[in-house]
Amino acid sequence: MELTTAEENYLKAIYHLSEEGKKSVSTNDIATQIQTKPASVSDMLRKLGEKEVIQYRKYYGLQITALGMQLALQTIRKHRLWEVFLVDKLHFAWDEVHEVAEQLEHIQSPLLIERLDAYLNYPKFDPHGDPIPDAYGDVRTRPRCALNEMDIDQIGQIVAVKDSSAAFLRYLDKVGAYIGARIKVLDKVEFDGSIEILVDQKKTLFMSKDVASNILVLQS
Amino acid sequence: MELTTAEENYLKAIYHLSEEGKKSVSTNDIATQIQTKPASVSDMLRKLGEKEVIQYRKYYGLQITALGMQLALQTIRKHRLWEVFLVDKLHFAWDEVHEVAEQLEHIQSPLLIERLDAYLNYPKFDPHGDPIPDAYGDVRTRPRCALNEMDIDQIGQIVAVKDSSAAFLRYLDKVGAYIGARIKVLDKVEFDGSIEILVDQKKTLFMSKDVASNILVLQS
DNA sequence: AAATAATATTAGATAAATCTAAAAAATATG
DNA sequence: CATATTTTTTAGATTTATCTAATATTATTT
Repeated sequence: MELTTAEENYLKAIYHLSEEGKKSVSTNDIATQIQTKPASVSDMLRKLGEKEVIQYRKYYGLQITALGMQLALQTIRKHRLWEVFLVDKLHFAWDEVHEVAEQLEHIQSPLLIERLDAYLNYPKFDPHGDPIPDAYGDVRTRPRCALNEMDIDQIGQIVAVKDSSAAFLRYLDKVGAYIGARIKVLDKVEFDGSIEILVDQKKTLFMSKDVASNILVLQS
Repeated sequence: MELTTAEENYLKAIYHLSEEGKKSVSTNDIATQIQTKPASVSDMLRKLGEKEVIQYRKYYGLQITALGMQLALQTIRKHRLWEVFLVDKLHFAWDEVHEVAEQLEHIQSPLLIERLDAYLNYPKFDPHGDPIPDAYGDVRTRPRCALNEMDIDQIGQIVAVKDSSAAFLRYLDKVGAYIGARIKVLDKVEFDGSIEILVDQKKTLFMSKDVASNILVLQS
C-alpha cells in the first residue's frame, strides 16, 4: 500500500489528534492542523476511507484503522529519526528541525531508514523527548507528568515538551532548560500556579504555569 | 525563483544532455532520459521557457540560460552531497545510492545543505568521481581520459565512471575496480580494443573496450 | 522535389490536491 | 421544538503533471 505525501500528512495529523485523547477527530480540527480548508479535508477523508487507513462515515466521524496506525507510526518514526540526525550530527538547534524533518519524512527507502537508525545508534527518543517507534511501530513511552503537577522538593528530569513551537523552544533554550536536564522543584506559588525550579543543581528558574504545563518530566 | 520537483528534474536532465557535447538537446532525448513521453516534454519546455531557465523556440531547439545552469548545478550539488553521505556515513554501496539521492536532492533547505557539506568535510567529488559544484555553482573538474585511450605502461588512477547504471557499478565492484584505484596499463589488444590492467599493483584485470571506455582515469 | 519517415507540438483527457461558494446535516439556543 | 448557528459535505473550478491520439513541422530518401 502506497500513500502520497499529502495522504501521509493527513494520516499523521489524524494520528496525532486521535492521541490527544479527544473523543473524536473533527474535519475542522484536521483542517486547522494541516492548514487547509475543511472542504479539502472532506475530500481526503473519502480517499483515506477508500484506502482503508481510516474508517469513515460522512457527517459521523472517523476512526484510524490498524493499517492506518501502522503507516502513521512509520512516518512518525522517519520524522523523529531525521530530527535526531539533524540535531546530533548536523548540529541544528531543536527549534530548527521541524520543517526540514517534515520534508525528509516522505523519502521512500526502507534501507535508508534502517541504516540511518543504526548510524544514530538506535535512538529511542527524538530531540524533543518524543518516543521513536521501532520498525514494527512499537513505541517505548516513558511515564511522565507535566512540570506544574510536581510537588515541592520533588526531583526529576525533563524528557519532553508538549508545545514544540519554535518560539517555545527558543524560550527554553534561552533560559537554559533542555531535554535531559535534571530539575528539582524549589517552590510553587498557589496564586498563579507559577513555579521555581533548580536546573542541574546550579541554576534557579522561575516559570509561569503556562510554561511549566508544557514541560514533561520523568519523576525520580 | 522556485522550481517544482518535476521542473528540477527536467532542468537537470537538460543540463546533463547539454554537457554531453551534443549540438542540441532534442525533445526525444529528454523524454528518454526522464522516462516520459515527448508530448509531456514539449509541455514542460514551454513552462521552463516562461520561467526563463531555458531559451525555447518550438520546433527549433533550446538552450539552457545562465539562471537555468545555476539552478541545475544546485540540484546536482545536492544530489552528489547526499550520495557522499549515503556511501561514507550510511555505508551504501555506490550502486545503491542513485534512487535515494534522486529523492533527497529535492529537499528544500539551504541550511541543511550547508551543514551537510561541512559534516562531510566539503567533499569535491561524489562516490562515482563526479565533481560536486560548490555553493556558487563552481565545479572543480579533473582532467581525465577514458581508460581505453591510455597507452601501454601508462599509470593513473580511476576517478569516475561514465555509465553509472547499477549493473555496471556492480560489475566493477565484483572485479575489484573502484574510484581511487591506482592502475597501470599492461597490454592492449589492437584487434578488439580490449585491455589488460594492473590494479593497485597486485591484481591483473582484463576488460573489453566497452567496459574500458566507461572508466575515466586521471593520468599520472 | 515529392514522398516518406522522423520528430515535435497541440488538443483533449485524466488524476491529485487544492480552492470558493452553495447545500446538507448536526448541534446549539431561545 | 423550531430556529439559528456551526460543521461538514458536495459541486464546480484551478493548477500541475501526465497520457494518447491527432496534427504540424523538419529531415531523409528515393
